[in-house]
Amino acid sequence: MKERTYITTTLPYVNAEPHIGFAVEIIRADIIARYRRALGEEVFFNTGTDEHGQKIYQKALELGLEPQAYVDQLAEKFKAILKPLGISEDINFVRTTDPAHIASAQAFWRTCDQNGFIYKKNYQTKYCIGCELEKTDSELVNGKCPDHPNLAIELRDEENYFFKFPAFGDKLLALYKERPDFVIPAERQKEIKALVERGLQDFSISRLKTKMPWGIAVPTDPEHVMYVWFDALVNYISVLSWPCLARAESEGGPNDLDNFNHWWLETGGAIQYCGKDNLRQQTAMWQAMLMAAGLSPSKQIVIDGFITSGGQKMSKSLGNVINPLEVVEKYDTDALRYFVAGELAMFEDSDFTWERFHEAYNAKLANGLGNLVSRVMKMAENYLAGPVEITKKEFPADYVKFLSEFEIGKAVDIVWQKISTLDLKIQQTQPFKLIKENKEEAVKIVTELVQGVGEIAKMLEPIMSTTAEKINQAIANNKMPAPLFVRKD
RNA sequence: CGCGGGGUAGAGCACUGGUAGCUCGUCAGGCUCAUAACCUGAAGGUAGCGGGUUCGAUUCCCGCCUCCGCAACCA
Repeated sequence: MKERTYITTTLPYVNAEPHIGFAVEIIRADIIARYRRALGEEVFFNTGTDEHGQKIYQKALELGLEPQAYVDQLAEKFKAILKPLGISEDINFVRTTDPAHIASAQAFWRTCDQNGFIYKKNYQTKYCIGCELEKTDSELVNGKCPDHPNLAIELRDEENYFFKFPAFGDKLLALYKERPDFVIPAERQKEIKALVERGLQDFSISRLKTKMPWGIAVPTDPEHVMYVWFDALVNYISVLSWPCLARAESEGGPNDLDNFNHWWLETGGAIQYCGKDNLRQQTAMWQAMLMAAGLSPSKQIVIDGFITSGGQKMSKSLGNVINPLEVVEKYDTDALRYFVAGELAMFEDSDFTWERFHEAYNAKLANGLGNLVSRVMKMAENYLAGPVEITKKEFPADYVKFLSEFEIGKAVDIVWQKISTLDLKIQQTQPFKLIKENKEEAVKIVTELVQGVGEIAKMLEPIMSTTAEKINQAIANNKMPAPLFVRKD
């Protein structure tokens, strides 16, 4: 049977334009998706947009738009960013406002409900009279609204549906124990394990429709809508058409269950990329939700760090926001992909600044990769009778090892080590001199160099597919290509 | 005592109980196939601070300082 991989990003919340963090996450996931495809695996790659909830509702009201009209606009913007980022064209794009997703989320609710893990209870919200808004604990400072420290916070009762999270504490711990690489990197698994060990609390999964109508209707109660991320997390299986309503016999063909079996049960679930702010939701809450519905857990959760700029969180007020599309415009898609793959820390916070980007571009892409391809292919064009056929078609073992551990940066290092090796080989063997004295030997060396460049192209396919293709073309035509990356000052 | 991560050359990072490494940047030399690219060499760090264990610690333990993120009904 052909190996299969289901990999997905977190669905970004569309209360703002696409930002660099999402670009980084989806590029990494895309590299893994392309890599697995290159290994000959069948790959299902998913992304989309998370479109419900209070923030979006408010944003739409502010803009004087219907929520649906607002999210339609944003979803288009998120779709439009895929191509400039070089994302696989066969990626699935789900919107949480898609009718199929809504039906699936409702079925998921019903299933959890029928299994006894959802109940209704009174819930006290904290309300600031000054702001005329509900406040979360994290918004309060010393139990007071920071904007109205002289006013007492009022407690208001509200009925909410809750999810019986503590019922799954032991099962979650068993899952972490059984699968030490369930959460990547391991420190994050330690972190969530400690959190679960400290004890869980039920969490609210609905909102009163009268207060916040922009959500998926709770199927058992018309007065409530689902709390946004309860619905959003279900996307990972709604895209597989769970709950897989069997097709009528008269319609023939496989029923929808096959899709879920094919991509969830038989693959061992999705590999889910997410930011570290999503640790709880994805590695604990979502897994508990799956258990509540009687489904098997995800395969792996890969936790990214945050992208900072100048050591600080990007924010409009600081003016340090880096727009991924601007990077692509000023440099290009593969330059951005290189930077994401090779220069940023995989699992920790790391800094994205124009200065760093510019230096890395010149040093690694223009001087390193681009220049090597030019010098080798120039000699090949001049000295060789015809194109070299690349014989090595496998990825190196350490490259494979690193990518299987999602260590994209280390895999990139292997490529650049290879570039250095070839540059050094040219210096040491000097085929450009040798050609005048010992043509046969020079031809042999240049052929080896082209082989080496071919291996580099192979390793670059998942990371920078356009560049890899340009190199392969140059080899096939035995011609020096136009500079792959023009040096910028 | 809430949880987690970090503090190592100008910058970004790595390894390690026993002369501290890599990439980028800087400086000098070499080469000329190549995108003033490439190769070689050099300068540059008392490894946040203090204490402990040890024959010996950057590496293990304790304390402190400091930076970052999280702190569950915000997504």
